[in-house]
Amino acid sequence: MLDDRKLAVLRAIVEDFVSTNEPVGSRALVDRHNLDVSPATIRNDMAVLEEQGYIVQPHTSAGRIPTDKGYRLFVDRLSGIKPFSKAERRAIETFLAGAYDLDDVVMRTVRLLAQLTRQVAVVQYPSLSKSAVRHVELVPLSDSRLLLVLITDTGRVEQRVVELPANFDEDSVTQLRAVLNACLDGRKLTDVPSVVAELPGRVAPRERANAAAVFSVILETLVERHEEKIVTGGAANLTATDFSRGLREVLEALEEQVVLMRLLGEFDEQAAVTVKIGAENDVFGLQGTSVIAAGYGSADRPLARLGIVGPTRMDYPTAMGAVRAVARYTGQILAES
Amino acid sequence: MLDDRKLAVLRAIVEDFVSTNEPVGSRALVDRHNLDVSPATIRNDMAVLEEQGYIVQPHTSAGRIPTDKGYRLFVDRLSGIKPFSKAERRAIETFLAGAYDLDDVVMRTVRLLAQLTRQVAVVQYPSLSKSAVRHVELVPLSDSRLLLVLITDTGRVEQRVVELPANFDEDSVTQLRAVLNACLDGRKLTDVPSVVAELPGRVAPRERANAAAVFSVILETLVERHEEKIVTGGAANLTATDFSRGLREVLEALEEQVVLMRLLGEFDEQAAVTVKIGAENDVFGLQGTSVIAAGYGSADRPLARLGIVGPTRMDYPTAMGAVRAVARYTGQILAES
DNA sequence: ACTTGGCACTCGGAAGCACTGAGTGCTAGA
DNA sequence: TCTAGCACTCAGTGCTTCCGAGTGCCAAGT
Repeated sequence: MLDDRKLAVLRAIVEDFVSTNEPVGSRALVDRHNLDVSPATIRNDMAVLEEQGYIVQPHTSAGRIPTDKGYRLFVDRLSGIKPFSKAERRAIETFLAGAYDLDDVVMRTVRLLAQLTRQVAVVQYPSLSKSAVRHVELVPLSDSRLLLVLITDTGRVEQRVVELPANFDEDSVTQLRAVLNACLDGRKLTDVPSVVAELPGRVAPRERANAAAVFSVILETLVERHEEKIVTGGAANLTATDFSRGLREVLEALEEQVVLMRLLGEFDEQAAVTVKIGAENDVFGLQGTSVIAAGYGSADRPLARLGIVGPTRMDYPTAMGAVRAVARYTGQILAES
Repeated sequence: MLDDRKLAVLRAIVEDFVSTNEPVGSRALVDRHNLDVSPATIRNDMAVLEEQGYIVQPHTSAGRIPTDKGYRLFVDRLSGIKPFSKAERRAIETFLAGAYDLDDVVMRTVRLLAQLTRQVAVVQYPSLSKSAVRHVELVPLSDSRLLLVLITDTGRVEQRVVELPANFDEDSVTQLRAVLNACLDGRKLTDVPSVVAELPGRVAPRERANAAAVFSVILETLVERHEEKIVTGGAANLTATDFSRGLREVLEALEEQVVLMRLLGEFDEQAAVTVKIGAENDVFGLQGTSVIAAGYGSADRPLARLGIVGPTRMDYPTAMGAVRAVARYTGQILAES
């Protein structure tokens, strides 16, 4: 259907348009790339490409620009992922290695990704459900209130206040803490609900009411409030592009955790770097953007996803390289701790 | 210098310009507000106001718009703070009351403020230095690493990994934990450094090396890493206005914690709602914006600041009302917990 | 001493118009 | 199947014209 030259033409159009942001015509094409045919020939090829929906012309007397479908073909068959140089990778590594806790790792990752790609970066915290309990702590706040702190092996800390139905004494808290840690330490968070279900039996009857309150808060923390935290950065980069449907819509979408969840949720956590182009993104407000995402974490233990959001007119090979590199090193850093 | 009518004219100009975003001329002015004088008279007044620097005309044949100085006079002498209705305050209160932990309170506050004012909201976390220690927890991570968790009475949780110079055993951790809690619980964070300085004497000699590592991390957490966290929201609202020096610059400034710190740092933590207009803000990138901020927390215990960032062309009375109301209720909610 | 009506003046923005040039589609020939 | 040539389209530019909102100023009125 599409011979080699037509593919080369498409590739050239994408590359030129990405770098100049102007519709590219047949003459400019033969000039800049050394296709040794005449503009007229290119025009014929272009006509075919347009008919098949890979390119369009914004108005009659203008050059062509790629469609979503055109970018898709480009990404799938015409370009690879541009690898990072050794020096660049070193820089990434040392920048991330300077972090001192999970929050800091995530923050640095976001900044780095935004800076490398000059797009909006989106990083999901290591998901709760993939982690295991490292420690549970109960801290008395007042006569009838406890602070429950749940620490996971990815370094994430969840805290909740527990309102107890009855007053408690120091001993019962110590006891409960011991029971919790004995039973929960090292357990996958996904296993916790079933473990907790069996706990009431291991508590003295008169403490059951209070213990039940604590248990239910634990379950809430894990299940009901299952929202995973997502951090964004580099929103200022959006101003470089003009979005068809308005910058506002995009900014609004990026501020909604729920939207971002939906967005990243559509990417496989295991998969390497994946691209969604324009309308392929059915998340409201971001249909005009492209998203490049990848899972991070070690192969046997995927943690979460990260990626970038930008205009469809994007330097895909480089951006994909950046996402892949950052995902690798972030995963690596987190595996070490 | 400026008689009553001239002030009335300035007020009218500000109000009209804020609502229409178009330079306001003498005729429109007499029409809309019932100043019972002729346009010519208004023109004379305007000439004086312009000479004094309260208003300017963008080009010769256009109406006038307020200058920073004009807005300043307006805020100081010509308008009050618009109070919120009972219903509105109720809505604020219930919205904030639904929060279940500190992070959630802050997040809700940001969202609320952004929504009420249709501007960018900026909220500073209750500052570490104003809080007291509620609990210190040490969690073993590996043979030579501990997780230090520091919980304050404002509900803030700080965590840091401590690399120990030597391996430790379970007992020594328990002991150290006990010492820490005995000495630090309830102490103001500002007092902690002096308390910690005396701690080494209370630790068994063979544990001193490890203990010292823990102590130094505590000090770092409080002093070196003294950065206070600031959260923003509602960036999408910026798209409604066009900034002279570019949206990008503003967005970039808002992403920099350091810049935001400087920004809020210029507002008195005790003071009620305060306004900085345009160039009065000397923080880079935000000279073209106005900032309205207020401290929150109870009178005897100020916690931190919150506010909004927007164009100089802003409905000051309403925005000030919103900031004041939100500051009050947020302070109230936090005082309760 | 202020206010007002009148009047000439300014200037941004819209509208109309011609021109240019990049780019196209088509057709006929190599 | 490619190429050369040609007529056509149309966005963008630059020019002019016109309109009207708005001003500043002056002389007369209160």
